Amino acid sequence: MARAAASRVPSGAAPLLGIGQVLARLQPEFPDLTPSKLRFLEEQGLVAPARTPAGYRKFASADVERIAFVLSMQRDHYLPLKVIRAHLASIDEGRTPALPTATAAAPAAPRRFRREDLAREAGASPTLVDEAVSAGILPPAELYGEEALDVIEAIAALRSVGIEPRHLRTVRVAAEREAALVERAIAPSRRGDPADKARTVERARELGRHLETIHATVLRQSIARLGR
Amino acid sequence: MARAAASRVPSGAAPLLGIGQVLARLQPEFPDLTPSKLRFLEEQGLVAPARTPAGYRKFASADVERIAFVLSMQRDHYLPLKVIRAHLASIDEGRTPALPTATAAAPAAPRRFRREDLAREAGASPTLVDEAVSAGILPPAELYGEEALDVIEAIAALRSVGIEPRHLRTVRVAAEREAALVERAIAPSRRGDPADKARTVERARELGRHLETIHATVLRQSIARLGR
DNA sequence: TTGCTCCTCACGTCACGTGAGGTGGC
DNA sequence: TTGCTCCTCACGTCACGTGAGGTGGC
Repeated sequence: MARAAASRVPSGAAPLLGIGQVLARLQPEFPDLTPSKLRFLEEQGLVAPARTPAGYRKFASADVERIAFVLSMQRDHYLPLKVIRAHLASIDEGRTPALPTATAAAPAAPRRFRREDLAREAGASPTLVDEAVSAGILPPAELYGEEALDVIEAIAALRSVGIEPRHLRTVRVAAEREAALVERAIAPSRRGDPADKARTVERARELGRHLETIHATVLRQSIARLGR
Repeated sequence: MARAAASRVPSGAAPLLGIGQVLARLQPEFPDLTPSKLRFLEEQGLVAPARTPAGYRKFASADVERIAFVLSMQRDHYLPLKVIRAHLASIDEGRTPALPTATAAAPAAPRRFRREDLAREAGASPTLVDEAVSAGILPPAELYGEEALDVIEAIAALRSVGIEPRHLRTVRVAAEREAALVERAIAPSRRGDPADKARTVERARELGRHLETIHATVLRQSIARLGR
């Protein structure tokens, strides 16, 4: 079967699309796609549409999917075309190139903060960190990461309008309840070898992101209603 | 008083920074800042640092803030330098140029979805939309926006692992409780003219974002603990 | 005097956009 | 025959990066 489909004339007469039709299909998801960009992607070897005898580009649906893949790699992972091309090439050769290692391009050593650093960077007092810890929003720790800095900045901003750390216990409880939902969902697949486990952890994170989406949307809707 | 500080020698001997020191200060927040980029920003008229007699650039803290502003406009709003420069120029002239109209550069007509479109785009059945509505996660409506699509996709993914829409009531309740916190915080400033009101709405959104930050961080921490 | 920081200037690059001048398909 | 779609090719642009060759400050 290998390389059997060398001549790309689909038996079922799948519709080959002109450049304008490809544009129409992809622009809902990628609004700033242009004909210029499509030609550029071909020139750079990222797609190879068929041509009519007169030279008109004809895109098969596999080409369109390939383009969509390239565009989402650019949009979601900021990968340069060179990297995307290499990735596609190794897929074409039948390999499965692990992850395109999202963001792995720029490692950018993570910063670590002690309690006092955290407070200083956030322009807050160290006791605010303590309050965050006793409200269960931050874990007690020697060193914190960047997320903790975001959290302390957020807490400081909220306090300045009268929302105290202790009022935020409810936020913590809600988030932990959501984590419990995730826990129950992944429970059946928790035994198994390390590779299974890694996959389970990744799945748990993904479920968490979905819950964040829902939570954030409801919150925004509720807040929008306040304005009326 | 106008234009009184023409010669920029600060009385308190504020520290003027060399280009390398500016880099060191800003790189934690903007890791891909380079000397090349700082020179470029000057060349384009976005900052105008002082110079030593020998030509070394000397940045005052106001310059550093200005640079940070430019960089965050690029990062957070994808504004081209031309627009940022115009914005800064009008600030310099004493005007307050409304919003820098985040994202206003690319209007990208928002998509609208009916119940069926929403379901189809998310690869789900229309009854899932109904369930989301009766769980209070989406409001009943004729037309939904992109956020609703994200929500339906999230709900569909969660269902596939056994988390049903009705389990998500708790998410909704939590988000509404957070909205109530915001409501109380902004209550004192809710009377007043339309301009006041617009500012209050913007403040409410900002408080909402802080709560989202805290919620999301706690959730991620809790989920990370599941892996151990 | 030795490093190290900083300088300018010319040129390169990445990801396209623009426009001229022309041809193909129903 | 008339539009409309599509083509190539040359050049422009935006936001920088690179490197050569040189000077300043402790």
